[in-house]
Amino acid sequence: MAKTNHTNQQTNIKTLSTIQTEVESINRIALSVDCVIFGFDENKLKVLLIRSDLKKFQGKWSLLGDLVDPKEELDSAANRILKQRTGLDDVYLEQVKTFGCLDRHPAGRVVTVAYYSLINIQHHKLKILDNELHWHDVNDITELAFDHKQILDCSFEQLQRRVQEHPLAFSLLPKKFSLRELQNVYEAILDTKMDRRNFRKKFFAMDFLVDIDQMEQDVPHRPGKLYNFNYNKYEKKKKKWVGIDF
Amino acid sequence: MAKTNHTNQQTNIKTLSTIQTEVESINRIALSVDCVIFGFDENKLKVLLIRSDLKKFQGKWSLLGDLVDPKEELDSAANRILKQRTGLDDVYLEQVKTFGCLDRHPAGRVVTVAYYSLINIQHHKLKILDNELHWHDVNDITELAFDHKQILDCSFEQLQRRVQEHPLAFSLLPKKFSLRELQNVYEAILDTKMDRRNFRKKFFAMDFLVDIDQMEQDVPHRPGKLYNFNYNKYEKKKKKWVGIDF
DNA sequence: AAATAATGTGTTTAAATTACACATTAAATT
DNA sequence: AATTTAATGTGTAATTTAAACACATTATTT
Repeated sequence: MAKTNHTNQQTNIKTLSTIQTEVESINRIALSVDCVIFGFDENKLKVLLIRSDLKKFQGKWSLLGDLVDPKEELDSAANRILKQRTGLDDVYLEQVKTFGCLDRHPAGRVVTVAYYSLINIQHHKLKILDNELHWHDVNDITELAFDHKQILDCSFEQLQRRVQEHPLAFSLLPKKFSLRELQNVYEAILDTKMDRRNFRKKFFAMDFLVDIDQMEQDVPHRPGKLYNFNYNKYEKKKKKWVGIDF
Repeated sequence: MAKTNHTNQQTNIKTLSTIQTEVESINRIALSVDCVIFGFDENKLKVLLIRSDLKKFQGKWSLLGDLVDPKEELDSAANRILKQRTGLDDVYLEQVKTFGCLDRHPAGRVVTVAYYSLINIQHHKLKILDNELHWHDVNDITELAFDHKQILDCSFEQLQRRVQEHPLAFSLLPKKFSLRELQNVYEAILDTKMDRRNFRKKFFAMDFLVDIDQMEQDVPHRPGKLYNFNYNKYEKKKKKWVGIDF
């Protein structure tokens, strides 16, 4: 049974049969966690999906999830899933909502707590552990297994709201990024075009980007300056912006 | 065991011993729902609490909650609790977050889905079913049983965010209300003072308040006009305001 | 009849957001 | 090496939105 053991990446991934054992034909509720793992690549917002192992949903894609162990915190379960599937620790994670429809899982009553997470695909690229995993354009997804389309929609909407009030975009980018890349993240998430001058003005005014005195490499045009996000500077200043910008 | 039977208001309220039966000494997770029931009275935001029946929390107040039946939807469980405790149907309800700390319940692993609801205390006043229930000023609460203070804080913060983007305030008021009462609701929830002229200008511009051509009664001063909230007018116009006002 | 305590109403000022154009740079092409 | 290309980098004016502000009116109370 899965504990909060994050050291072994491939063990402890539950299968359908495990779930059926936990909930089969009984007056009981099983609890799971599902992770909506967002990434950013090719100027598109992506989500990491796996092929469903249920015959009912054969060929369909689904979110990454697992049952919660009775001795495991909810956040720990979400972190465990991320570690198992992407190899990444210290990922931005946020609980979205709990989904509990009676018929949402064919194996019985499984209530699931949805999380979304933001990861840097470049950082993750070399660590794909499972070739049934693939990144999909969020906007291209029309159908998923279980109620996972509903969970994805809800998570995406929450991301769209939150990204306008919290510095989440940086979690989708490498540590060093150009202002153009940053703007691309916002444009992809919010599905808008922004004015470059106003965008730069706004972020420089917030004063938590630090110019690291390096330029982009290997771009087929004039390279832009690279910046870091300074979380400490953000923390010190954010009170002023509550309800305003960030 | 409690079903989604809303007809009998006083039956089916689970006790600690029931909870212990469901989770005792076993490798299992129990699921509950806790309701943060907000009301508005004497120009203060209130929350409905009950005295805890656990000796560990003797004398402490707690939220209204119950275990979720395996055949019951989460929303239905929340509605059932509201019906049982207040006699009210058709109450504004919103899921807040799920709390699952390992040690949050002395009887074992109980994961709880928190909801908040908004009710009109005047409408509810004559229906108090349980004299262990009391309305408390939200701002006066320092400690609650279990992790209920944390749940209350989280729900209150969500209410503060949501009330600025959705027409929730009306759920706390009678069907007929004056603009002063409406402003008082916003001032209580957001803990601010607002300019009366700007407030009125804003709401009239949104054009979903209907003047019902009646005046306040029994007020010790010049009576104000009474209005209804027209949800249909709101629905038709809200697209324009997404990200602006409501 | 006078005093009280609230309602009801527009305009002016400040702040925030939006719109907008051209010189510069490095890479790619000829 | 010179030219073309495709992006970066920068400031100001116009518009929109939010904030500040005062006095006449009405019903109740004294």
